[in-house]
Amino acid sequence: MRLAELSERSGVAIATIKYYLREGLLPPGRRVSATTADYDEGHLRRLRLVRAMIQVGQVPVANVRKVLGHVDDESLGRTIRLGAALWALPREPEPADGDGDGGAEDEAMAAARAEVDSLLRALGWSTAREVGELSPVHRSLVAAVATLMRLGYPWDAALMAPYAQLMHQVAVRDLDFVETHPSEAEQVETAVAATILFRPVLNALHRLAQEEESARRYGLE
Amino acid sequence: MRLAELSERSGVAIATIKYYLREGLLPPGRRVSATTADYDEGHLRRLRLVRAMIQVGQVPVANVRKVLGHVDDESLGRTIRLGAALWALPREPEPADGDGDGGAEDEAMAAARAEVDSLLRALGWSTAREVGELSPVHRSLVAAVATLMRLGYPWDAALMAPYAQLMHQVAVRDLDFVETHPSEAEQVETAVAATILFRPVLNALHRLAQEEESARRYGLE
DNA sequence: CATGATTGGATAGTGGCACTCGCCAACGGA
DNA sequence: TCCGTTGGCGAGTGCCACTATCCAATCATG
Repeated sequence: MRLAELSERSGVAIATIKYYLREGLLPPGRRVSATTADYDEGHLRRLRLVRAMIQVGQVPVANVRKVLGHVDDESLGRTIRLGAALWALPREPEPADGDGDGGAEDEAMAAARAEVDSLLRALGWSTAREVGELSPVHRSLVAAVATLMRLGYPWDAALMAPYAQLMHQVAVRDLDFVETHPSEAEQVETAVAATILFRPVLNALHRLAQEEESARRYGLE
Repeated sequence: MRLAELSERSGVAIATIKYYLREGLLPPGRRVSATTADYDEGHLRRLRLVRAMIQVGQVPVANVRKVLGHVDDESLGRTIRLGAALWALPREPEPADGDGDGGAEDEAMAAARAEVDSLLRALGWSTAREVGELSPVHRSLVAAVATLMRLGYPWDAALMAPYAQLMHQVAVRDLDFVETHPSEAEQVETAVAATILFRPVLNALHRLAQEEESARRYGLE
């Protein structure tokens, strides 16, 4: 398959594919001659994954490169490899607020950290801490809770726990789905794709459920 | 409170506040003189809401303006007002893919629409259809499912239903939380803030739960 | 063999958008 | 009185995914 066909079948413009090749998001094709390279189904799959991350997941190009690096690293165990790949996903917005409340920043962060720790302890979840407590997911959770607190919403471990348990049920289903794929490489790729692609579905379902429940409670007054 | 103080207490740069005033995201202060205006706690709350939408929710400025228009529209019933506000939130990425698969685009969309309809019927949810089937949430759900299908993931109503039910449980808790606020205006504002701000928390909990479950199943091999 | 189209590669430019800078005339407190 | 500050406004900045253009080498065809 040549570049033009890859572009057609993926629906991605040639110039964009060239850009991805340059940025290392797509491995170069097998060189047939000085001016021709050959691409296969693997390239197509990879290209779709990249598009999913960038378009749907809004993952910055630099992070996509990191994620793919982990996906392709066969020297790692499944959990680690999967964790490493997802590790690199977040497009963290920005930690510091600058000239704002000054010390209040650290205050909210500290309180949030305490609540999150308390939550994890209550649930018996260990992951984040054992891996070094610096998991991006863990940190983004703390940051999100801190934001809530700064805006004056009381959001403690007791309130979070039921949400966490519900999300755990969701996670169980996620992994069940991933396990339907045979090879480990495919599982890792599926996990990344699913993490990216399920989120809009979940979010939409969430909002739809809110609308439904709101209509149930208040009608359409 | 003058501009400088509003800036200090909110942590938002003066130039940015001026920008929000210009864009109509923040109502003008009470004019004290030709060169001085007075801002109150309401401005501070509104400013925080705007920041939450833009920074955390990544809602484009134009949509923020629309949302606030609905939040401030006291002529609407609660459900409608809330729905209208949330209605304007999404930062829809882009519907069409352009030169891609051509007709396959509509094919995936049609299949996705069918699955979503089937799901809603199975659950007995009515909201989206009664309001006119054009709810942005409904459409974004269809779009998200279509994307999954295009990438080759089998994602039908049967698979979605349990997720939807879990998200409904989440929604019940959300509304319980919103109801702890007394006034309707505050409820609407809280609902918007919650919709924006809870998402990162939920997402982080989801990912954390995935890590936890993954570690439980596969250890740290 | 001639010749026009296509390829991979490289460089510079585009567009959108949330800000941010700099300037202005009009205050307002010491 | 007078200098620092205010609100307002137009133009500029930075970021970043993408795209337009050009180029020489090569392939496909008559």
